[in-house]
Amino acid sequence: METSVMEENKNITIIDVARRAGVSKGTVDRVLHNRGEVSAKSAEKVRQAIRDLDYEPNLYASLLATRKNHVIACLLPRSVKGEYWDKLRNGFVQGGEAVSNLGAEVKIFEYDQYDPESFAAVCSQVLASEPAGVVLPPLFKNDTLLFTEKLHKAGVPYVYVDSRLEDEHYLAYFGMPTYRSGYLCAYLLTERCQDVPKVAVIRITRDKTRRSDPTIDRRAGFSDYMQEMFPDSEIINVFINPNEPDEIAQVLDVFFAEHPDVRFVVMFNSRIHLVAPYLQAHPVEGRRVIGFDDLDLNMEALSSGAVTVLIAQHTEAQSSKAVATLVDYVVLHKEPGKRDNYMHMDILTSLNQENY
Amino acid sequence: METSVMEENKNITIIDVARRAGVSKGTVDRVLHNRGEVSAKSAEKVRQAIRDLDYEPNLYASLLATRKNHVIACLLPRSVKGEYWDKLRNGFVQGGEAVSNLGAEVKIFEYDQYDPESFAAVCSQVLASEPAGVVLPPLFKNDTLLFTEKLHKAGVPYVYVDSRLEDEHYLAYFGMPTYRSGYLCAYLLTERCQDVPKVAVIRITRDKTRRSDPTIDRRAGFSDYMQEMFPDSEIINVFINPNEPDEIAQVLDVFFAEHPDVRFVVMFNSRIHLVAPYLQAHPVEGRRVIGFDDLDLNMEALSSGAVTVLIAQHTEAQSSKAVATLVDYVVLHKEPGKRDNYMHMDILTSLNQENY
DNA sequence: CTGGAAATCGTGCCCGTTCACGGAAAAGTA
DNA sequence: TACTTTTCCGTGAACGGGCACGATTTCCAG
Repeated sequence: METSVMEENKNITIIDVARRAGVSKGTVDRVLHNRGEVSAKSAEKVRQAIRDLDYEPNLYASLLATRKNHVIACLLPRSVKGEYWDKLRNGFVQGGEAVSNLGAEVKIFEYDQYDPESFAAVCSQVLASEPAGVVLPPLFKNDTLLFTEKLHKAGVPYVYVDSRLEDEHYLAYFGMPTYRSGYLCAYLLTERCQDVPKVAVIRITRDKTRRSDPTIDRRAGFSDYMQEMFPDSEIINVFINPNEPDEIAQVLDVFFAEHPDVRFVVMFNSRIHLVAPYLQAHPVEGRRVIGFDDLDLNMEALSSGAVTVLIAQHTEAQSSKAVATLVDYVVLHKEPGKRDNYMHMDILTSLNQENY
Repeated sequence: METSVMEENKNITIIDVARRAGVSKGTVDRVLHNRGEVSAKSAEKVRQAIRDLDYEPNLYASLLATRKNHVIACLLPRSVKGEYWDKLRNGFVQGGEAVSNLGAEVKIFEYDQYDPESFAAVCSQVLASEPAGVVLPPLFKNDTLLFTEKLHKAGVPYVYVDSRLEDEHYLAYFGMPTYRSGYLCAYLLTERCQDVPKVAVIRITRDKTRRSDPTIDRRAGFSDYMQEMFPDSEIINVFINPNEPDEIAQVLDVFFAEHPDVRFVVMFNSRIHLVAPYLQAHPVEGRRVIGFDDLDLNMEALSSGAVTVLIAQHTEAQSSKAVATLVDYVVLHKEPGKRDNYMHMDILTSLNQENY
């Protein structure tokens, strides 16, 4: 009828432990935070006493006594408001607020996503600031590995978001299963499609630097699904120069004039909103348009009907969880539940985009 | 390049305030918790000093000093493992764990969902236990109103989950927009449907007590959509006795024999898993089956292909957020951001059900 | 003006940890 | 043995706020 959640209040203090181990609380404290200056013998007695009494330190007392502020450094590319990285940034800030009463603080370090140098510069800044933990999306693979190696040596835990490298020491990862998101995209696009689908893949991208790029996996997932289900389907890439936004309408005009029967449109990055105005201005019965990520502009495109479906992952949740996990680890010494956390892929339509 | 999130560490203690107000910290403490025994004059001086210094009490110190445990009472119907109410219950427990280091504790009170008496009995238990806050789904309207009125008089804040009554004093509400979920369901069911859809609505329900029932709104949303989009559509109710589980197959056999052209199947409560085995055993090309809620059994039905889409709302998130909000309010004195929190409706398919 | 009740307020201990400081014991040196 | 250097460990003062207790002041009747 009535159940209690939470261990009964143990009144076991550090002094009880000390008494049982026949030492003073100072000594107990030293072994608790293994900062040496304790003989092996009494260290063992203390550990035994802790085990015997099932002692766990009082969080408040501890937090009160060490009024140290753990700072969590969050690195990410500078970005325009409303863009993907900006959402991620918001998540960092939110996460920071959520844990602010645990004596943790979030510091955000931004760099130029097209300039590895600026990333490296920021990295040394972060190292110099001696953070309690670091969160970052591994944009530049090599530079990131160099950086995280240093972090590891300095004993600073770090968490990947967005995508993930395969090094050994990261504490956790939060992100989307990119391959599967492409697969899902193809399914949603072609579900109940009667004939052989023709798909336009719109590609607006800067010339690639040597960055890790999640859209590659996504594209692969998409292709694989299409291969499996519609071997005869046609997938046509439409390239648009990002530096010439006016070009968009022209290119699409040309394309759809040539391919009037293309009913399926996708984009694998978060920029579907760039083509939304054109699509809305040129409506086609039965056309399906799918994009990624819950940017504000994308959400608008969704509610306006220009976009049919958005595959999203609660960008903010991703980064705020990363911060929370790190803080839990650093101040509460709580190991993360899972190391690799693949976020759920949300399917957004105009009818369920509210309250997202 | 570098931004700090969080106000700088204010070292202003209660003593600073006391000094500035020309009183002792005891007095400051009294006005802080307005527990009287302070003259109007010095109370005002203290308040002024607090404002001047922008003082806010140190959470840890406070928590350490009062090792009182705020208990949050969570009421809900007893239920089988894996059922809807059990998920809600899990959310309560999770929420309790999440805030356990804020000196809060969750106590769960269960009653018989078909017996208002048992609910009333539990209510008085809760009242007697003098909780710091209460979370409950308002199953029995009248009894709930009676109860919450008493809570309000006793100064105990309460939060609704699942559904909501229109009384004045609830602190917050967390739940699904039921009408819209029915609307969404109809959309997902009939999207890209070429001809006039015929829908089987399967209804397995106990004889109704005077409970508030979210499936009514859901049904309404569904009907409205169908009316709008397919005025000629046919919606056929299929009633099944919940007390005769073996009956399910028979009834469905009869039904589908009579209506071989029905391709659309929905259920508005969380029990779609009950018919999943039958549907899987009798596959039909192009059939679409939609159910509600992320019960484990429903998820299995989804991955097996018996169910096409599940409309869910992260049941656990709903209840754990309710707990978190209440605790924030009670121990941190933080007002809830929004009063009515409609949870996002998640669209689950076999391809995105993982990591949910 | 006085005694006593009531209103108001200050003091001091407590909560459980952290950590600097310095003392005692052990080990090393001459 | 005596003296120095390490190693180890105990002590006690914070940390900031809650609250019991009792002291002081105010108020009012007699």
